[in-house]
Amino acid sequence: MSDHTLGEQNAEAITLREVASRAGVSSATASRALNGRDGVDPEVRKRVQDVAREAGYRPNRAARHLAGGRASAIGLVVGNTLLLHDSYAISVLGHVAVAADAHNEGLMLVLDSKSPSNSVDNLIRNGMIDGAIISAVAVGSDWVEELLNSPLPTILIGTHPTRNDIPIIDVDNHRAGCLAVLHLLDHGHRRIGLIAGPPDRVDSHDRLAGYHEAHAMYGLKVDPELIQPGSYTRISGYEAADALLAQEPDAIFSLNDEMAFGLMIRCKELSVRIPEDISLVGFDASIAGDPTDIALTSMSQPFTKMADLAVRSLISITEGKHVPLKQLVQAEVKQRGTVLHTRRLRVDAGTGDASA
Amino acid sequence: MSDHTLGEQNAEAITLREVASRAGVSSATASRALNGRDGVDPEVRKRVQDVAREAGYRPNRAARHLAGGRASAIGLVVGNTLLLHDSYAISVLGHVAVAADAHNEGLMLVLDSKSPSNSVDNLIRNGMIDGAIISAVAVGSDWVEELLNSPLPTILIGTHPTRNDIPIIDVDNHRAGCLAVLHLLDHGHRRIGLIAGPPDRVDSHDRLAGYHEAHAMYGLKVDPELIQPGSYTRISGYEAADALLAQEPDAIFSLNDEMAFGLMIRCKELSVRIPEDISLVGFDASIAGDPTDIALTSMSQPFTKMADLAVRSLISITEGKHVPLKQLVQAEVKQRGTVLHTRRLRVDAGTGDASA
DNA sequence: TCGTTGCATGGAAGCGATTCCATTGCAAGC
DNA sequence: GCTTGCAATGGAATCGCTTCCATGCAACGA
Repeated sequence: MSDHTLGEQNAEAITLREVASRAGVSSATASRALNGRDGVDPEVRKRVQDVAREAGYRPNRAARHLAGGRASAIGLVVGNTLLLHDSYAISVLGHVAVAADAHNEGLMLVLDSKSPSNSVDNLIRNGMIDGAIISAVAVGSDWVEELLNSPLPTILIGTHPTRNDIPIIDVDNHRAGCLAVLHLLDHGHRRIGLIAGPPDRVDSHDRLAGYHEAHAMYGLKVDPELIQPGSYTRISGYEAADALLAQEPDAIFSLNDEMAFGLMIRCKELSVRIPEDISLVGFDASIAGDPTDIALTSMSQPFTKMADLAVRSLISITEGKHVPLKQLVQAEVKQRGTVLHTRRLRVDAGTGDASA
Repeated sequence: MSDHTLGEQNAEAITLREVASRAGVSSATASRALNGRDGVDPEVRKRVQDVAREAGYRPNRAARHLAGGRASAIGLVVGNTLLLHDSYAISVLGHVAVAADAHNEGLMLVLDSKSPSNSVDNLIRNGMIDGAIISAVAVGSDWVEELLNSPLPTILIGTHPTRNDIPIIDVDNHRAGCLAVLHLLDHGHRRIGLIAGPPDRVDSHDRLAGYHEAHAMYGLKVDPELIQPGSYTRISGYEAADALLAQEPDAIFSLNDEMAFGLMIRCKELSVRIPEDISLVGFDASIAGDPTDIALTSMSQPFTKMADLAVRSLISITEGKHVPLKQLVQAEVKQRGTVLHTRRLRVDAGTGDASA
């Protein structure tokens, strides 16, 4: 039927043995040649590789695995199904899927339910995966903790609240929080409100620290009244709005997008215009939100980079290589429509305009 | 460390051979005993099973696969990563994950990108999965069509716009649409507006047919003006609102939740109260929406059932069994807060009150 | 020139299951 | 009483790959 330009790949599956014989070598040599093992004559290697490519050879993963190799698949633990409705979790999922694919690794979805058929032990024993990427939204459950204690290689996307002995990939939340606020400061805003996140979460804490640092860089003091609590939910942003607006801020930094959306809803009810009256920066650069609103300026998490790093690092671990315990990637301001230059240049503090 | 009540399962992996020898039989017999093959003395079978259980034996999937068995894993094609932000796609994903787990099948995430490393051919050849469940949101892409034409067993959740030679699992959209409207009719509403879906989608078409049928059951004629086009997006619901409200309906049936949310946003702007002024039924029973609004009454898709059916059916196919080409499951009204009994009993049509 | 070293290579032994085929034992049929 | 047939079982091949080990051969130093 559909014959591509790729040659005879539609024929029956071809084995290594067949490739070897076509190239006039033993299967042992063919294996070495294709897997980059050394001790193979460069010329022979090339010949084998050529034959393999032309024949559309694909190693049989089951056989390879059985012979002591890797399963060539990794697991992704996203936690309980309900978490799937979390936009962050989805982004992680999607990007990890792409990254795994790019590295030619299978991606298995792993639930953290403790159904009997789904014990950690089982997961490890059936050997379907070589290691697991755990999304931070899933940490905390017994199941995940057990997995972290197991011999299966794991890596975390996000930060674990207590353990620091597990390799993590995370966004540099401190720096990101700082950049977000600098973005507002650079636009002339000086009274910058903040909707905080859950106090027990490290990312929330770090973003807040960034908020303070940005102020410090401008030589500004933070008015504590400008900081309102939140819990990363849309409704908490909605609820934080009134208290925050009472402080008459120029701009607001919401520690995540969901709360920013909640805030926008409340602002609309109160006829407070964004960005004309108040600039707003969120965090996550999610694509959700109300389509009738102006798009939210936000800190975009470098998911692509994080996912790629996670997959690469996990593979390294399974190969026995060493990886750093903490790898941070940088977020950046995703300029959309909710930040304007301040109109009323009410520079309360005596600071000049530009700054270092 | 963590020793459970499950015996010595923390020891090194145990092979079939070991189980066999402990039970005093050959590995051939042990294999037959554990896999339910017949021709094994019931007493022997029990003995083997007992030994296996106590030893915490888990068959090595790679070995089993290599020996000609199934890979014990299925793929889930959710389409392009962006589709992951579709609430329907997410629900399918989550529920299929649970169902696969319940059947002790691995679940691999399959992207439909046509990256060279990700050809359909490759997917089939590397043999990681025995078959694939394809979410309807993914159909249409070349990649998926190619997959459907491939020898790999596939099953569709949702309906394919043109092909009917592939086993599908779907919600009975016609009946569901009918039930939704009956729910409104039963509450006394007679002028029921509708926001339609994309005309080229079968589900949309069927739900609309259900709308008509429900009216027919009540002996009512449908006013065509009450049907407004939509495209399943939130913004399209928002945009349909004005034209629809101009028809002064008692109630509105939105062919999906997203459009209902859009409508609610517009209603709020216009100070049209839901459900006091207008009752509203959506479709999908999604958990999204604006948390400050009243929860949307909606048709709940029986995802759990669909996912389970999909997994079971797919396994059957891979085992060579026959499965029906079309399996429908029933949706039901998820009563939440957006439907009230009509106050003003303006029964325009001469029909009585109750009806068959 | 001869023994060593080292590289490239092939033969063969697994990995852990399934399954074909041969074997055994026993009851039924003549 | 002996053949036939069926049920239960074990031996061994097999799936496709990796890798240990032995071998052949060229280059090297003494």
